[in-house]
Amino acid sequence: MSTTERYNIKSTEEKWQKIWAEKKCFEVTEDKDKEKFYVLAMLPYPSGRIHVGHVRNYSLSDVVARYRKACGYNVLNPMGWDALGLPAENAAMQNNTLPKDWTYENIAQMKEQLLSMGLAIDWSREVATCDPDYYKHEQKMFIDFYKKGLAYRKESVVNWDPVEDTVLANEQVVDGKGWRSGAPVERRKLHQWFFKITEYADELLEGIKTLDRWPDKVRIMQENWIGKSKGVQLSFDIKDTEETVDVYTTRHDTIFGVSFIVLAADHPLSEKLASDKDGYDDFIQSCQSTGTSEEAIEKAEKIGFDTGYKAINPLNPDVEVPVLIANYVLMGYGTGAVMGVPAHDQRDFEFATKYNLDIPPVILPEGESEEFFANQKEAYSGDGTLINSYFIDGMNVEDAKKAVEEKMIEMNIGEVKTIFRLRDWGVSRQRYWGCPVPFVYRESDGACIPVPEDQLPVELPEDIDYDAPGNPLDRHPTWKYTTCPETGEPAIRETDTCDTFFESSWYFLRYLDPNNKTRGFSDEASQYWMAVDQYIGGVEHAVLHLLYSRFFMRALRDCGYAVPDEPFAGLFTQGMVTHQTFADKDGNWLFPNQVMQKDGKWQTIEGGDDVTAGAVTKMSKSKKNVVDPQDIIDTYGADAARLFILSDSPPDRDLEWTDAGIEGAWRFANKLYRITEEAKDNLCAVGSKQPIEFSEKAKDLRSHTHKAIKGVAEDIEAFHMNKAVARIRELSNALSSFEAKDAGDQWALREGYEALIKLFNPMMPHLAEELWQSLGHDTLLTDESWPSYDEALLAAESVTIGVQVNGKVRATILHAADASKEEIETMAVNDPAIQKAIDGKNIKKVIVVPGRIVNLVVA
RNA sequence: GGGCCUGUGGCGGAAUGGUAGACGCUGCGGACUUAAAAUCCGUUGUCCUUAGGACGUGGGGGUUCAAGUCCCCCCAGGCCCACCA
Repeated sequence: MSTTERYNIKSTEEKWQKIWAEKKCFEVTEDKDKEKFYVLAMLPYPSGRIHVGHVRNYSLSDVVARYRKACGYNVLNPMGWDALGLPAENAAMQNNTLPKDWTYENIAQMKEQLLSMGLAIDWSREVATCDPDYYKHEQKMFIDFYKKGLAYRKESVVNWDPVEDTVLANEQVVDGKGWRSGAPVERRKLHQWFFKITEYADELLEGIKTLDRWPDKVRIMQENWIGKSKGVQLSFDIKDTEETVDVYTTRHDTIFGVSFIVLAADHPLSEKLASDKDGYDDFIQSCQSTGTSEEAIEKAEKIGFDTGYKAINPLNPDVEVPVLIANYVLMGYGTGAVMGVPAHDQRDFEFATKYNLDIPPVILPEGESEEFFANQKEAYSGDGTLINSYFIDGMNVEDAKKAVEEKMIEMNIGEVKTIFRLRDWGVSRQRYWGCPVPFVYRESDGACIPVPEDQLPVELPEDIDYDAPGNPLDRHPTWKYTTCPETGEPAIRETDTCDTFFESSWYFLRYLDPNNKTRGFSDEASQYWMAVDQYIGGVEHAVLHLLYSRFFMRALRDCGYAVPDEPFAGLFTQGMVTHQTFADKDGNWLFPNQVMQKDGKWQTIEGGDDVTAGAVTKMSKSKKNVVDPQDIIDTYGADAARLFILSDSPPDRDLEWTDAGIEGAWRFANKLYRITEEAKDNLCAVGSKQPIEFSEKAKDLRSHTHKAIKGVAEDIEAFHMNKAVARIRELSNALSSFEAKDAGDQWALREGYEALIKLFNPMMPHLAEELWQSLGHDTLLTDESWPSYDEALLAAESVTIGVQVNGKVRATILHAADASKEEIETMAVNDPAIQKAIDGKNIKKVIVVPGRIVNLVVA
């Protein structure tokens, strides 16, 4: 084929993008007569260039958007920019620019790239979170939360990232290191703003049950993160003092197995009881120095320090047990003190063994005698019968718990308590490029006063310098000096900015009403569009972003906003995009476009040096195993890039990017163009009226077509895009090998091609639009509806099934679709191959499932 | 340590309990071409010399006329959480 006949990607894709934009094809308004469908892709951070992960994400959301639009929904598919955050500041420091300028330049670049993908996005609703008109509204929400008691300020020990000079949320500390910088986190005491997410712990947990269109793994991760546990809190008196210590346990059945009490190193009582003891300071220091790296946690030796005091078992005052301080008890969970039951808790067991503490058993596993504990090597944490436990002897674990609870309440020494692992969300960040926390502190009395609504937004100053470490807002010469809105006295602005998860917790609401100057969104828009019907993004946000957003809806609701409890009715988490890694002989990473394969061996393109092809891993800049989607789009076109990324792997699994894969997709795009052009004489000869008679093969083709229509829709709805693509390929194979002989054939062929084009439109919209036009239509395919299928045409007139003898397939037979069981059985038994397989033996049983299988049981 | 997920050809992956390997990539053979590219046709799970068989979905048991699919026990890999009392 000459090049002039080949599908011209670039001009065609640009042409249709322009037409879609001019005709505002994807701009939507609240249309009460139409059912809405809100498709949302996680908004990108404007790093400067899109990466393949973005392409995957937005290809998926685009398929959903275009499919739902074709199905008649009023589809909202917006896009915006998660534009606040640290990288802009780092870039500003390095390049001596302003974070704002850097960010907006990146947005412009990335928008151009996204436009070249041909996405069905309503760009009129574009939002950038760094726009004061955006963060103005969240400052209002912050104040609403404050007035409702959902935002508060307290001095607390924080996770301090020494590299980024900022506070990190617990969720942002991974293995004791900052999630982004990787630096070991330090502990500092600061005044911090918090959101009371714990207020909603139970509701957030319960809400998970309603999220039936979320992946199970995300729901489980959220459940674990919230970490509800039921237990009791009870008090131990400390002998010879006025002090008592509260412990929390879920195993109160083992109360008579307590042989010591352990306090966290930073428990207030630890200092009170032991600070005057020799070695205390050293001990505390060694507690704080361990437990940062992953390895340290793995191997962390349990270390303890004896306070010398004794605690009295509240249910058995005759028993006194030592009170120790140990590094394995966490101040942040429960009460920061635990009762040591070494016989039945592995951590306590290790600790007791090391420090020679008693290990009294109180639960006997079923079928064992007390001999079981004679040479105990590890704690027994299973069920069994209570022993050595006074009034609960002989009970099982569950009954014993109940009995202890009752007794405890009766004696007024404890209470049944449910606790959560979840902590309040610390939102303060000591950074410049974030949403300013809208409060001032009056100098005269330090009163914390919200900035009045008519003075919002509190805007970031633009004349900042990065010459010193720390927060540029804090050392700005004028910005923070203001007056108290109530008294007019001198006041200091809060110089903390918000965690950037704040912006992403509600951006999907801003899309609904982006031009609303007075509120972040109107109740009417929210009531029409919310909740998001299909949210799509990476699984790395399974806990943080998704949990914060869920919290936000409830907090907003309680502040009088009209929002649903659950923001995202449907969630899909896509897999990562991976690529093979390459390294030269010195172990330096090489980009894929620096290497080539020759005679089965990898070598550098320049120089032909040996290259080691390594593992296939997530694309990352540090390993250089990245491809630039823009190069791909420029070379092969957006349609081919989109098709490849949708076709090779199930979307929830990892996808390996390969050159062969993208070339295959590109070939298929060209093939679709070519076969349509080649069939055009037949396609354009068709009249508007459906012929009465069809040849057998035309009927067969129509069956193919209608099956494909049904199947592709089902696959798209189930996010099986790879299967949808396979069906489209099958249909195209059937069409391209079809020879039209009469008018009926031509009609069936045209029906097939039109369906084909509509079916691949969600994946390859430019090509689809081009071919639609080339078939003589003067409408936009984008405005066309999804083809419908005829149930009667789905079933072929005859069907080939396997015939088994004793479960092994020995032959296949072709039977009419409406054949009776008896007819099928006769056919099967009389088949020569079956006769041979039966070999004269008796047929004991015959199973006939028409359209499926025949199985003859012989002996 | 806990939780979740995944194991199917050379590769990515298909299979409401019913002909395992759809669809594609790669490879091989052929057509077209002076040649190449592109394209098209055929072929491609393994083994047995073929007709035709045997084997085959990580391993071992079980249920069933029939198991990749359901049940039990192992093994391997991945992800998440993790001294959470």
